[in-house]
Amino acid sequence: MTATSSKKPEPYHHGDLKAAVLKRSAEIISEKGIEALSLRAVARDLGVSHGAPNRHFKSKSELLSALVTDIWNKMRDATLRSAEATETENPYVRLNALGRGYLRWALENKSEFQAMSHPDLRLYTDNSVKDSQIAFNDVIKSAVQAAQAAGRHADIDPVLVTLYTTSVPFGAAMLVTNALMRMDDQVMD
Amino acid sequence: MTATSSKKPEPYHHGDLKAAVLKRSAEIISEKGIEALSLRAVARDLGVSHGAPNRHFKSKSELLSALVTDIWNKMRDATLRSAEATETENPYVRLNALGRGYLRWALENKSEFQAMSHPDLRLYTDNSVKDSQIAFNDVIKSAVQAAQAAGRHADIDPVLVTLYTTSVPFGAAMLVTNALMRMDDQVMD
DNA sequence: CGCGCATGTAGACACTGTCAACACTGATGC
DNA sequence: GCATCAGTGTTGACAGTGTCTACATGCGCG
Repeated sequence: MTATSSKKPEPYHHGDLKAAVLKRSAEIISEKGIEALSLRAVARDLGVSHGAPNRHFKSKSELLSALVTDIWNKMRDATLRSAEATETENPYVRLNALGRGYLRWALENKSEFQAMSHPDLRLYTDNSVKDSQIAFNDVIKSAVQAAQAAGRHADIDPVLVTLYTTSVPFGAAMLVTNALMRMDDQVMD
Repeated sequence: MTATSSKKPEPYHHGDLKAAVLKRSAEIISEKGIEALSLRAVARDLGVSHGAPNRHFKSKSELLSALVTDIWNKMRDATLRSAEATETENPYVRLNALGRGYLRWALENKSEFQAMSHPDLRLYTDNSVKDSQIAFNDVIKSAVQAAQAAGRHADIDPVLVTLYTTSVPFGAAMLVTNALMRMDDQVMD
């Protein structure tokens, strides 16, 4: 494992640096928060030169984009799973489970959840983040429409109902993770 | 006004640099977003040396803190004003107006709204941000409690109802400003 | 086998936040 | 009136960052 091993003379090519960068970056976000992520630090951690990650990510924003896309997808999966776990077709129950699953995931992955709204994401215009966001939204939307078909707010624009429905757990998650992370910081003092 | 004027030989002391830094920073956030804010750029804009702002703000996070505190206060004022504008004591109407005022302010001040959740805020632990956040929350809470006294969700924990009530406009504002700012970026291309 | 291209390295650049040493200024106390 | 001194602004330095370019390496395809 160590760099001093004679059997492993630190091969010139890493093998799968792109995946390694993504993995280490995700760890850093999870452990120290998005504000502690730096390309050079990741390179150091991986025992690779500071320029190496640039071969795989043209800019830091592109790396951020990839990470956040992945986070959206994970969140979608977790949310969907909690709907499946109800083992019912009842749209009200499923919709409720979606919201609870969403909120639970956010609370269990505070740093990742906060990373999703990092300002630097606006510096890199790529559709991957938007697409994963849309894919997530589609999950909510179809659950909302199922509930509408069963009579809930049946006469209101589905887009509006979806926005409203998403806002509740999203806003709650934002407010609560913010408060919790501030508390954690104070405990550190 | 210009530096070449013979009457104003660029006085050594600025006069009220602290206020000027806050003002210019707020402008930058509003115009280019929080991600474009840098201490040195602000100093340049004000025609002052790069170290000068440090006399008034020990760190960038402290400046950020001051700015965000101000934003929370402005948002509280705007929210309160829209409740007053209803000119009624009906708690339901007032609560509804609060939510609408909140959302409207966020949509009219997208950059400021987004700045409130900047990750670097966690690097500087000061109570000013938290206090202004609590002051804001108190406005919502008292409106919620008035509505509870009138019968709405009377039997539920006020803290929970307040959280839920705040989450709706907050989440909607987050989701919508995010989407709108992404669209704006694309228009720029 | 040899070549080309993807990948990694090394150095440079401009920029950032932060700090310490110095300069200027206005107010205070004598 | 004058020295002092704290407050404010300047200058230069430092470490750290993202990004670019020129160069090194080695894998895979012809």
